[in-house]
Amino acid sequence: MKQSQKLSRRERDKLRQRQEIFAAALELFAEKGYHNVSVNEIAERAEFAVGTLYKFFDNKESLYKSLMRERADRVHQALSKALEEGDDEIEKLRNYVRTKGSSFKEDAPVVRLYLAETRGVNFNFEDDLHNDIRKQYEKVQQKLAVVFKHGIQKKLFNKIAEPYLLAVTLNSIITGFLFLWLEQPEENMYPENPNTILDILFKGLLADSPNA
Amino acid sequence: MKQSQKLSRRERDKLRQRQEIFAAALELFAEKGYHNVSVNEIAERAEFAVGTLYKFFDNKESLYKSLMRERADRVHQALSKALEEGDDEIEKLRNYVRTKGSSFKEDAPVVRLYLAETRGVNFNFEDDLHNDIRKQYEKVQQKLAVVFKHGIQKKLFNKIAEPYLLAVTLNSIITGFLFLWLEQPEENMYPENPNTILDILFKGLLADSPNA
DNA sequence: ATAATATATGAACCCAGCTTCACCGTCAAT
DNA sequence: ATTGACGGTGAAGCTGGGTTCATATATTAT
Repeated sequence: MKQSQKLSRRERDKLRQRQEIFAAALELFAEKGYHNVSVNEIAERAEFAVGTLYKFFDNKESLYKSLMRERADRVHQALSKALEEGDDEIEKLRNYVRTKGSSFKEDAPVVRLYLAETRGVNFNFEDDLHNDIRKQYEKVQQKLAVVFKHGIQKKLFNKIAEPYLLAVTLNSIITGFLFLWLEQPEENMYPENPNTILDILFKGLLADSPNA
Repeated sequence: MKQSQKLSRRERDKLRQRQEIFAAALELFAEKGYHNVSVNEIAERAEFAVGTLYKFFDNKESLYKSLMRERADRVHQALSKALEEGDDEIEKLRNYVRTKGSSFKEDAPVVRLYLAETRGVNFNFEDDLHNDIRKQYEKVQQKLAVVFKHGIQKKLFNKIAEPYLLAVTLNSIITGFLFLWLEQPEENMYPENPNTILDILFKGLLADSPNA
């Protein structure tokens, strides 16, 4: 084999083509969702004939799966690494937050797909429904933000972040816990006592002995 | 009209049937996702003929939309109300957390659909891909939990919750912020500085003057 | 140059599944 | 009993789109 150095010209070409197909498919999937993208569309965007795609993948589903697996690998790898670097735990957490942010921002299309899988996405219906629900949801979130705002004004709460961001935070935590419960209702129940969740917000994680 | 008291027998029947169709559809959608449920299936589950469904709804999409709108309304209404009740802000937040939990637990199928819309869903492919990704994700989350555990052991962190729950929390917050960014990259950027996010965990929200 | 082989093409095929509609069965009114 | 109206039925039609494969083109070997 002429693999002495690496790959034959043919093989490299094939690999590059594969990547091109992935890129095209990713754009489309991220934009419109798996079911709203046709194989013909992907082929067109990738500048191949449909038949060619089937030289690379058994079928649409397998194309999608390969794509997702490859990308998810990368992200998870980066996250694991981030947690291994840094001297103390605080530094590790900083790394993690930064990495998760940047590795996602780097290519937004993957974000959408990634979140679609781990936390979901709008499989869009030209979206009037979706927008309506979002709007309702947003209204509730605004009200929640007001509660935080008042709490801060009354000096009941410390202003550790903008009220709206606190609202986003609380909703995120609740959603996270609900997911836990959804996946394994027995093991992780959604806490009966709201304080279990609220304490995470209320109490500071950082031991203040070093600070105070 | 004999609406003197309410609805005619006919009308009540129709309404009940409509609800039955909704119930059947909801089960299936929640279980398998919109695209993997056929109208025939819904009809079968609801014990009607397909044709009958089309007496109630223009088409599949409209059935889905009506269903979603109705349910989402309920949830949002309940949440808004929760925020209005309670004397102080702490009480309001408790109400909110409790309501979001219980109104969702009440019927798990809606949860899945609701989260599908606000935060996404697994449109499942008999799920080997999904499971793999979840497993990877879970591994990272475990590593993150270890960081919290060590931090607590070193007394760097207060044990405000179990390490694993802290990991879930941090991931949830990050995801929440990423969503914000995804929706409107200009207005809400994902914080450059990881401390913006971490401070929410690190610093206590509750002003401790009243306690200490 | 020519043959042999590998690769790309896209029109045609085929089917899942949404939708329609001609036909029942039921019940109330006559 | 007969009629009419109305709700329910499900086989058949139709279509979007995933998949195939006979053909065309490019590449390599002789």
